[in-house]
Amino acid sequence: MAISSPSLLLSFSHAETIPKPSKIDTVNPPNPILLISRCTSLRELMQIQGYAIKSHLHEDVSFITKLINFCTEYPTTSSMSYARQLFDAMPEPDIVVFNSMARGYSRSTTPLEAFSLFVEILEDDYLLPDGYTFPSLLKACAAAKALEEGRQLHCLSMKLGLDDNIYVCPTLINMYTECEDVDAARCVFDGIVEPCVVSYNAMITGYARRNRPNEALSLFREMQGKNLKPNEVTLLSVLSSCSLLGSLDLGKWIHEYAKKHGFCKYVKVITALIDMFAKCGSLDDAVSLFERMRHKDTQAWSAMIVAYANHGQAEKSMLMFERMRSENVQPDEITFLGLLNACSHAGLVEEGREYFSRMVNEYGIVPSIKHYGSMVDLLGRAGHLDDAYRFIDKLPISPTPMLWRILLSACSSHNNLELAEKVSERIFELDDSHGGDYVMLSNLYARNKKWEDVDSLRKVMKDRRAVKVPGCSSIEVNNVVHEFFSGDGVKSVTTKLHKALDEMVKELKLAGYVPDTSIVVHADMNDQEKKITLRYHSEKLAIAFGLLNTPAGTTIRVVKNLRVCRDCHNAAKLISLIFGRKVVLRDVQRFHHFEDGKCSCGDFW
DNA sequence: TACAATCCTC
Repeated sequence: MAISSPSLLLSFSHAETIPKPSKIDTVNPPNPILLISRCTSLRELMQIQGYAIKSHLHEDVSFITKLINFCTEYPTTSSMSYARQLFDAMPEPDIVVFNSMARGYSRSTTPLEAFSLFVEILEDDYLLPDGYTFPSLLKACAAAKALEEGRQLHCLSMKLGLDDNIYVCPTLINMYTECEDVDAARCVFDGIVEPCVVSYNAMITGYARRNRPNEALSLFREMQGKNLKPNEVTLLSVLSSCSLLGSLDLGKWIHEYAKKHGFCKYVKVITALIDMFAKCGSLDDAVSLFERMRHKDTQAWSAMIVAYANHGQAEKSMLMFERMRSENVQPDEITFLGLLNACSHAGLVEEGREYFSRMVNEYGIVPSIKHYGSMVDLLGRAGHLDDAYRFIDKLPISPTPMLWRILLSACSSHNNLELAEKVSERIFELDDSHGGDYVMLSNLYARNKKWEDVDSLRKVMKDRRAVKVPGCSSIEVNNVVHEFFSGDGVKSVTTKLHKALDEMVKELKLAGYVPDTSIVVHADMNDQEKKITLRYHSEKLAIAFGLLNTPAGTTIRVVKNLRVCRDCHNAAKLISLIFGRKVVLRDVQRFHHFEDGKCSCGDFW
């Protein structure tokens, strides 16, 4: 268990301020309440409790409350279990001390203990929850993603007339969005007569965290219409929405807004701006902001390491890490996630393994499922498929569908049908509703000309009602984000765009482009139909739209929700050459910079 | 004693 309390880490420097039990002046014993304020570790706190017995304070409610507060401020497993002992020993704990316990649990690794303890005290029927009780308990539910418990608290807060408390409202919204019930959150928000900035922030953040950036931005506009002043928290969520959308124009506007209203003094805002610029494809802007930062914290360094990783510049990610270390900034789990991603995007298997082991052994960071995901990607993408399979099998935690999915995608890159079938089985045992898995496997069957398997898999997919997420690419032109869905070109695309698309494909063919129909799986389509399907891939629609609607020579920035397809990747390389345009394409896992007929990924993806 | 909080496996 990692020590999360800075005060606990300082325990040596102030240790003399708490007298050793043998040195206690029994005539004039030290005042234990004063000692708590000087206390720097749990061990010292326990000593103080020992003196208290001598001065008959050990049953004093305000004294015990102070002890408990100390433990719950930076909760660890041991401090919480000590606090619980103290709490259970109190003959009549009041709601204030319960609130302190709840606050501690909500920030600990066992948040739902707060709820269980709450149910106990309700059954005893002697404590009445107040406006301080609900925020802690709701936060605990949010941390544990416990929707049912959260709903019960919501009902109770209504019964007690506390649901419109200015502190309870935002936490209710946050609890619902963290438990993935965004509509319920919106209901709470809509019920507020005059929402304050914090409630707006809670709702905007909720939308951003649940991947609904358009709704987040529309609330942000609504808020400005009402003349409510955004604060730095608002900007963080709005910037994260820009990042999700790849909306560089809006992001730049927020940057100007931040400069004008003095928000650039917040390290978090600058970090969010760095992330936004990087995710919107403008790595140069991210770098220049970063280099101008006076105080760079762990998060800022990590954001930059992640940025370089996503843009395929592994060397720079690693260099950032060295600089970070030389400036004595401690890396955290996100830093290592960035480094692992950098290595996996560049095929640096040994370096990646090395970082993983340093993270665990040198920095004592417990790997999370995301680190494991990165490792599987690192091994799999580089073609060490069996290693990756064994890696998953040997994990100390049970693998998630996502973990197998990453391996499946590596099997597909390396055309290993045998392992892909085995991996698919493992996925379907856990989750058979994800259409992308069937598509990937059936693509592999198609590449190996196993048409019967393609057909039967399609049937299985249909029977299980698995839905495929449609490919969607977007491009921002003059502050408006335009979305294109694969295949819907025939219906919804304007005549003008059709012409531009025709023109683009014609030029491509002159330059030697041959549509790669092998990646279209439908066995019942003829070659011509396959070519038409390829032509209406969302990436091509968005790029054609960009060619049509942006000035010659400017960079075309496209964001795609899935991985870029091989045929579109080939086409984009040629487009950058023929039309003299840089194309920056962000797909679900990384950036591709196309220039002069080449891609920054070096075709390794 | 309290509310919202950037960077995070595809």
